[in-house]
Amino acid sequence: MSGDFQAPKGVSEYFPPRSGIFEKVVRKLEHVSLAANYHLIELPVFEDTELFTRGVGESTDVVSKEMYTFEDRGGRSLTLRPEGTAGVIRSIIEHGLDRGQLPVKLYYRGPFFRAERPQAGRYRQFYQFGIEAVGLDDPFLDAEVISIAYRGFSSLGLKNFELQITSLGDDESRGKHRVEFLKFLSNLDLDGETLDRVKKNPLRIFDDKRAEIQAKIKDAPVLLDFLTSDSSMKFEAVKGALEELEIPFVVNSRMVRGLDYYTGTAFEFVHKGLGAQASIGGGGRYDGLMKTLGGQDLSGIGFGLGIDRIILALETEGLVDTSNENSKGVDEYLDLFIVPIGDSAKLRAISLIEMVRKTGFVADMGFGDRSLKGAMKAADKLNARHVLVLGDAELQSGQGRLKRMADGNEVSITLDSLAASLKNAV
RNA sequence: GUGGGCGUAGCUCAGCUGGUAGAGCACCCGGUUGUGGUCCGGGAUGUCGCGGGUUCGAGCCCCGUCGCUCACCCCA
Repeated sequence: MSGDFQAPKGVSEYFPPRSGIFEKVVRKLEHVSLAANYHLIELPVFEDTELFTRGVGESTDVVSKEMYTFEDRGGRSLTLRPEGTAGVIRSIIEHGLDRGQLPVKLYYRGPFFRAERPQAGRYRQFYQFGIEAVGLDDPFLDAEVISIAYRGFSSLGLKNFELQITSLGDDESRGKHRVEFLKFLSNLDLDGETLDRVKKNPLRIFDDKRAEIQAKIKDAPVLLDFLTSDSSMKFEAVKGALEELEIPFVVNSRMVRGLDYYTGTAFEFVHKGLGAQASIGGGGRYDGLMKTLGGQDLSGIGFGLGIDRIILALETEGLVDTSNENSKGVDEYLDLFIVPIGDSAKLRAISLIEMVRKTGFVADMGFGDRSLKGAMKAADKLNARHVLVLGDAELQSGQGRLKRMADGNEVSITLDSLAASLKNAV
């Protein structure tokens, strides 16, 4: 480590060549979303604090202890967004996006913030890609949302993951279950900390990683068994649609979601190659959120995918070339690299380069005062497909030789028609 | 907030039971006049995280501190 400064604790940074993977992941996810008619919504990274306390739920860990909250100069309490859905819903309400055709289909991506203790795959600033379909309560829309995430993962080449789904039911389903569940828990001998958690959200106990706790709740009543017929039918419809789409899934009746607004369908994509933070994406339906935030009483469904974790997953599956730091071997390349000899050559080179770039080629040139050999080496490292050496002879004659790096062949070209020659060569 | 591991060149790391630092990769130059990938030769690079202590002497021991990392909690 060197220099006087270090990045703040727990943030991830992406620089070349790894940043290329980041771009690729985002592009693929955008592609599958656009293909399903979801469009970009770009939102602020900070919002009124109350948007999250009210929307996400004060009892959640996210809100109660993981928010980056600060006061602006006007004394307003603002918070760096810890998740994406609340902001999307806020914007929909604020701008009346829900007054036209429903559902409103949107996707977003960008940084999110949670003040947690960092860990493998868990960062204080992390990146998410998410979509929301708002305004209709249709189980087939649930299936569509899930399928988009699934297609996204598949198109990236991921294999070692599992889709888990469940239904959290409606208020009535949950009320009935809660009574039985609390009755069951009251017969258990639990420590204080665990009791606290149970008080906030009884279901959370399913997520406890301690074996002795898991043993105690082995026979606990499960929410799925308490679904009302309406909730149950919707859940069956979602499963049926997933089967129709040939998307494999497992029902996990003990799945727990960290945000309070979820109702009905809930799902999570779990990768098997990651550490303790195995979830690469998750989401679900939220019935009451929009109304809670002051909008119409409309239901919505969406997901959030962790880009950082997807990248980790890709790497553990060997889908990313991390063999060395230089850019050779990855799909980055230059169409042309010009090696100028002397300042007058540089002057000509810089305009030639620009001309070539305008026609859509990727081009670079040797800067500084490197030896010819050094510049050629640089061209090779940068994975240049063609190289043009530009010296006094070329400047005077207006002719040059375009070298194809793959086999060393050279063709004569005139400098003025460099772009055209390159087009022929490629 | 709690616990474990680790902090040595840009990167990955070595450094034996304490004697004032090394390797590989990367980087730069060169191997006869203007042409890369292999090979060969040469070169630069570190307040050994920071502060204190023990010692004739510490990268190696002790204390503190900061940071990183993994795990718990929780989540993407």
